[in-house]
Amino acid sequence: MNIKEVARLAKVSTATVSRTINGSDKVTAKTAERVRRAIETLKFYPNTNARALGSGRSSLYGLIISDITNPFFPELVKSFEDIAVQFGQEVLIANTNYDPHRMEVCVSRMLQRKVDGVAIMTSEMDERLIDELNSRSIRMVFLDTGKPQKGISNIAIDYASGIDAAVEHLSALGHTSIGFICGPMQLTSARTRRRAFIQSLKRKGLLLDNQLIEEGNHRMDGGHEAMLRLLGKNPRPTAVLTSNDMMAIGAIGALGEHGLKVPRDISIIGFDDIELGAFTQPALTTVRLSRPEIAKVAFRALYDAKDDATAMGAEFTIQPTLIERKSTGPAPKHRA
Amino acid sequence: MNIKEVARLAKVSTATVSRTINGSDKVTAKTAERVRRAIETLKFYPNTNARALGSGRSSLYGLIISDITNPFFPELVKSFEDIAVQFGQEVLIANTNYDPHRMEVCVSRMLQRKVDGVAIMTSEMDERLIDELNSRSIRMVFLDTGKPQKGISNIAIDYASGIDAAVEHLSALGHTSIGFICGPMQLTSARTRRRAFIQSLKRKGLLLDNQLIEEGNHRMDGGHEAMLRLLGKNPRPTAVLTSNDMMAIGAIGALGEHGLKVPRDISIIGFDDIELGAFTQPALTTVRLSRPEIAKVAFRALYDAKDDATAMGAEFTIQPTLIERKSTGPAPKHRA
DNA sequence: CTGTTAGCGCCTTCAG
DNA sequence: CTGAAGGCGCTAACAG
Repeated sequence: MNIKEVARLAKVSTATVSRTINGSDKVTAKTAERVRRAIETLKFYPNTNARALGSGRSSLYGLIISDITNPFFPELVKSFEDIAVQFGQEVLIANTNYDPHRMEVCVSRMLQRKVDGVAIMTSEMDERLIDELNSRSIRMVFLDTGKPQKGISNIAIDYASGIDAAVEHLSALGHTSIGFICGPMQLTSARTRRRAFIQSLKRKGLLLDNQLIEEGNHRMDGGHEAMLRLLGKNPRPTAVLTSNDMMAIGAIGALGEHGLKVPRDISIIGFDDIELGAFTQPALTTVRLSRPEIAKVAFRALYDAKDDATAMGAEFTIQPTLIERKSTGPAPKHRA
Repeated sequence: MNIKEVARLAKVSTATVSRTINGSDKVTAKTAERVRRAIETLKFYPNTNARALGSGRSSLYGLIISDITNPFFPELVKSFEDIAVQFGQEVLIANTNYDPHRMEVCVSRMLQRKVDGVAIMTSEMDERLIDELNSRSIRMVFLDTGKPQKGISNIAIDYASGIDAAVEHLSALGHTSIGFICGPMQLTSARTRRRAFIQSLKRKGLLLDNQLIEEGNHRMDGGHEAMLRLLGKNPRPTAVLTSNDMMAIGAIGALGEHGLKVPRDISIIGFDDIELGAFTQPALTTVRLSRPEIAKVAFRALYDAKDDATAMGAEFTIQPTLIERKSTGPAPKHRA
């Protein structure tokens, strides 16, 4: 089953079939209709591989993420796909599993499939692999990594503004002793969030107590343990910001075990706004880093520049926003 | 950059390059080595589209799921990919979003990309689409849907045994009044789980109180509300099974709001064993439906039969297993 | 507006 | 064991 059989049935040339499939406007409505009917009755599906080979365009966009089981990513993947579909493009997803070697494999797959562009949503990226992509004129877009260059765009997250909003919120509730559970310090994004927190305290004229910054692993258990350590401090913070929601959820669990009520005894604010956060007990106040927005910007960064792959990349900025739910409240009057 | 340039550099024909790329054993080790070096220095990546077109095999396997943001799926996707990679195959993921129309789109993508087989892990499937696939000799494997046929395998979940284990566990703890929060009744799998629960009670000689079966939506909020309804019943159950973990988590939240302790006042058992369950407060006792196992069986069902696509499909059975954590305990002596 | 005809890059007989 | 050459299904000039 191929274009030729369709052509025969519709009594036109293969070129005309190709044209109507691709929505060319230089086909009479009548001929096009005939072709479409032939396609219908033959249940013909154009061969993507042949299309890509013939045209040079794959209509495929790569999306490289760290780990699909990390709750941050599924929504990103879904949104990216939705947008791609809207534009008639397809998505090739690849996981690095946080492993530099696998990143190599991922890039290799992108190269072999001749993607038209690739969104690299992991925090680290090998310079050599970038060159590999670059030398084949494949546009890239990164998430919060590096500066725009020829063919490379970047999506910057304005962590400062998001964390400022969180600190402001706590400050307005009367909190002055605010702790922070940061992510693993080898992650650029974790370092950035931590820095944003410190600077935010300064800006608000709040006391920075280095004791109240604990490191976690961006997972629930890490948040749990970090919170336990924080509870041992004296004075203990009345509110805690975390570098991501998973740790916030873990922290709330730790508090529960110690008979502490959130937000009565301690307020908690997460970061990311994963879906789960709306359903925890209490619902998590958090700083939303909108995945749909990131996905949309990433795709457009690639797609809109598809015709001049070597054009200068742009820098886009995403503003996180505070989502007030139930895990924050007035600072307790008396210390436990 | 193509096979021709590699051939020129290595001073062989394109056929020889093709052969060494494909690991044919009829190439001298020395020639192969020379070719590989040429590939290396040229940084040549074979064009997948051309390969598929030329060979007729795409080395691509489709994986159709309902929704990547449903926590059941990411691990399945990951495992499926891992296995595929081990066998040098690639995976094309498609989401239906629970929408029959999107299922059509998904199948269409599979057809256009000429997948070598497709794992359909959604609960419902259109007969017509199956024929579409079947008529093109594309092997399929379903999850707990229908019977094996020519070219179609099925992975059956032994719900009965999993739920039996859960009921047995509760029974041994002294529970006699056991409630059930079932999934949306339009889902086949939800109906099956419900039926398994009812039959399990019978087998154990436990009382079946229809009042104690409430319907949820397989999400946290549904579990939350169903549990609230269950709390209004008299007598109230001392233990509750849920059709999936998300609802169990929601149920635990509802209990917390009412000042009830799990498992002191009520025991809860989930189903699926999503990663999250290990981190809830308390950690969730659940019936594990191993996604890695499902993924492995699904892939093998497709891959092992790749050479005779019309061979009869097989039926595979997956045994769920009870994972005892902290959300179950002895039945309370006194009723609240 | 429609048909003709080269490729696209690789695989795969078929010879040698 | 290696090379030559046709073909996979479609697209994209180029004619007409």
